[in-house]
Amino acid sequence: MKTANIPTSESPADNHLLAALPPDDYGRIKPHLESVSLTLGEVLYESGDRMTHVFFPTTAIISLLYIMENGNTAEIGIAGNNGLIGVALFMGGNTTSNRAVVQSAGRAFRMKPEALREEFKRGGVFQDILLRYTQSLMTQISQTAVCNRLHTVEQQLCRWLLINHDQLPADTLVMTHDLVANMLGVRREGVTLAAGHLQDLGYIKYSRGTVNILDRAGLDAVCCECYQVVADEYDRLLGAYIRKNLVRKGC
Amino acid sequence: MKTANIPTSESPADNHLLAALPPDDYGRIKPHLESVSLTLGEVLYESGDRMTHVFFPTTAIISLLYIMENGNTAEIGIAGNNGLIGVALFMGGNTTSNRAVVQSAGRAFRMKPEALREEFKRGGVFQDILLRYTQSLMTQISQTAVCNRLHTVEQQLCRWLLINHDQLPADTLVMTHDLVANMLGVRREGVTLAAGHLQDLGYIKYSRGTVNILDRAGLDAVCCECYQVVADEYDRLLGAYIRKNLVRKGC
DNA sequence: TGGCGTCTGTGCGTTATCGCACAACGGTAT
DNA sequence: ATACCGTTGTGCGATAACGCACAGACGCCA
Repeated sequence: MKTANIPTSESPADNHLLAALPPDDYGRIKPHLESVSLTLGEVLYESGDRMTHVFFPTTAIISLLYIMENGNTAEIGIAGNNGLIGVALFMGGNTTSNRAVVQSAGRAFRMKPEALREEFKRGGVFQDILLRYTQSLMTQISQTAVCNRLHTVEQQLCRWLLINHDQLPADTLVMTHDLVANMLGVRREGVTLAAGHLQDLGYIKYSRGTVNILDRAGLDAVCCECYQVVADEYDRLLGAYIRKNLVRKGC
Repeated sequence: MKTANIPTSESPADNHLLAALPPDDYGRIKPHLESVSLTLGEVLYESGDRMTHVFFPTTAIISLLYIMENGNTAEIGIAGNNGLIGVALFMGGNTTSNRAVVQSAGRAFRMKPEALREEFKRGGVFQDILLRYTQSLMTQISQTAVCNRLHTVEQQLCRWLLINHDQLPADTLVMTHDLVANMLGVRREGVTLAAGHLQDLGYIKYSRGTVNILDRAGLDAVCCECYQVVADEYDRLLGAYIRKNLVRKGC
């Protein structure tokens, strides 16, 4: 079980993508990074907005939400310390059709579009990492599509819990059933039912807006394959970069 | 209503992305393009395969399918003459977790990965177009996720028909209910029911593996917003390129 | 300590889709 | 002409999720 381990000071290297950069690239990029604090529910950008920054989360978790015309919402992707928010800034669109909302409060580093694009155009490791991350995000979105079509609410809840747990230092998630329902695009009651079942099984324990993960293996067993597929693809695309760097730093 | 207008000879410019290239880029790329014929059901690459080419369809339509462990399938994206197949080749992964299967027989131009990457690295218009297309593909996949979650089989069928109709020269689609069911990730009977209803409404007419689109406006009315969102986003990202070029060519 | 607002539990009828089974139809081939 | 096979139509019961309504439980604040 993980234990809370909030660092007193924050480094860009707490974000896995930044940590994977070679010293040269890292040194060039670091001056352009600005540390910011993100609060629960904060909207980083709205559907159609011109983005002002790209964000590299360190302790925060950001959800990409799609909002239907009738107000219904569904999460299509998520990024924590293993990713970034704002791919449209280097992909060319400058805006996306999603809302990016802070799903777990914490910190992130942000970078201006001009600096990002300038570095992207160099065509080196930074570009490669950004593009590979984008591809892994596509896998995540694809898997969300498949999961929505073919799996039960309970399985999807497991997947959601596992993904979030991966990016948090401790075993406690701050979330109400209502919030999760909006993420998964299902009814609040459906989440209550599924969460109640997982609690009966002893895998989680929750109360009024906080959830404790008690048994990850249990959640894994209930969960559909979708969680692992996305995790594996991320590792395939970016694992080499990230591991090489950990070795270099002696971890 | 469209009428069949099969060209006797085929040009790379029949693919909108290639047509959008400036003369210089087009001239450099053209020698690397090889015209190929694709038959219904042909698999361009399998999940996990190392891709051998990128494909720019002209008259063919290609589906990106996800195959579950239990054999269930669901379409997560589609590309015809307005797109390409094989984004992983320039995004960095070289493989994807999808199967690409020919969904409507026709022709395409293919290009070897080395030539593609070399041109991509130049960082000019070609790169920009490929990245913008990739972003529009992400929108398409996102919308599939949302649509799977929130809309009825009938609405999704409409969306599927409209998307395919867009990329065909005539009003006739070759497809059985069973095939569509596999694409949408639903039961064959569900498709029969939905298609029967659309036929009762006079919007389509079908029989034993072919569907005629009789009333596009009708389909549009039944369809969810998802179709238009994706179309608009494609236009926003790539419309300027494509229109500028049409003007230049005097269309 | 009491009150209030938020979060969670639960019940009930409705709807969409599923899984299965089988009948009917229509080309194509022999 | 007939047999066959792929395609489509239809009818079940089962299940998952929906929409709504309201009760209970907890935590915070006055």
